[in-house]
Amino acid sequence: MATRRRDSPLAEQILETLEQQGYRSTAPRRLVVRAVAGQERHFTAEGLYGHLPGLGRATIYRSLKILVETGVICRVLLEDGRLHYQLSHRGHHHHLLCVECGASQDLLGCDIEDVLVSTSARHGFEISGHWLEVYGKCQGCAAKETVPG
Amino acid sequence: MATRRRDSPLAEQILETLEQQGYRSTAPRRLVVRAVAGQERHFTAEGLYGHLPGLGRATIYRSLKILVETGVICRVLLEDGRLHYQLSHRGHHHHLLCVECGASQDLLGCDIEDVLVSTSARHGFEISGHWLEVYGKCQGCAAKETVPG
DNA sequence: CAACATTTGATACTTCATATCGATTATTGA
DNA sequence: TCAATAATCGATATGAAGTATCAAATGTTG
Repeated sequence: MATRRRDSPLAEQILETLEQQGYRSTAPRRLVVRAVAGQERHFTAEGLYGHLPGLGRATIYRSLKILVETGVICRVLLEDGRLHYQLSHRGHHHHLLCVECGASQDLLGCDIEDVLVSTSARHGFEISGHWLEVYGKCQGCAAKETVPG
Repeated sequence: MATRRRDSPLAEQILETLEQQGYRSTAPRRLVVRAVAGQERHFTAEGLYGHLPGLGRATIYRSLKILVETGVICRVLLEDGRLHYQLSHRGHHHHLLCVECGASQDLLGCDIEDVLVSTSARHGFEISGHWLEVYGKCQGCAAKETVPG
């Protein structure tokens, strides 16, 4: 079979990661990975389920759980409290979520951690983790609002 | 009925707030408010439901929704993704959540907002809101870990 | 106290997610 | 190549969390 070229480089890379972690490369799993690798914004398990007929609901959820554990995707909290998923890029980072189009960027060059650690220390608090989501409008959507019609 | 003194000062204050907002003071609502006012840490709707026999599930959820809308309580995101409620203190603030005992403090003297706004502006992003939770150990629990037995 | 709008709660339903378990599939070694 | 075996799948049942419905009960007002 040599180097199969049906998957995107990203999908290939994810599948390799899974195999390295001891997960078998099964047909359903490849379908999920392919679908996930093609997601440009955040998505839901149910959404994937709807777009992958033939796959069982449990399989979708199990695959997503594996992908979260291996760090391939991460959960994002929407402003209304719902949890979605999205591809994760770097290790620990935060998201700028556009409430208009659902696009998300990583928040870079942000030394939140330092601020948190020092401030919390003053409260006698020993930080082990944190969760930060930022909501607003991306450049494109903000422009659309300013120049309507 | 003059000044009834069965409720805690906090409960009284919350009930007044609700009345000012045009909500009727009903027996079920008073029960919920009393229970909420007595919560020292974060809690769930289902938990309240279990502790308030005689009240319908819908009533609990409706009351909590009202309390969130009026700013009496706020939602907190736990590390595992579950949403709980807790009494809110100041206006907008963030929580230091102890993962051991569930206690929470407000994160004060923290100028996260400024950092976020300026960093996001560099991404061409227009912030409208954010959500930050910080997890770790409070002073008490950290001490217990250090000096076991 | 009568009229009326709000509120309640039993119930059904929705959504999201997990548990069960026999059938299927990938992998391994002979 | 093929059987053994362990992982995985998926139909289904179940569970958790929250909402919708609507007749009955309750509070408020004049």
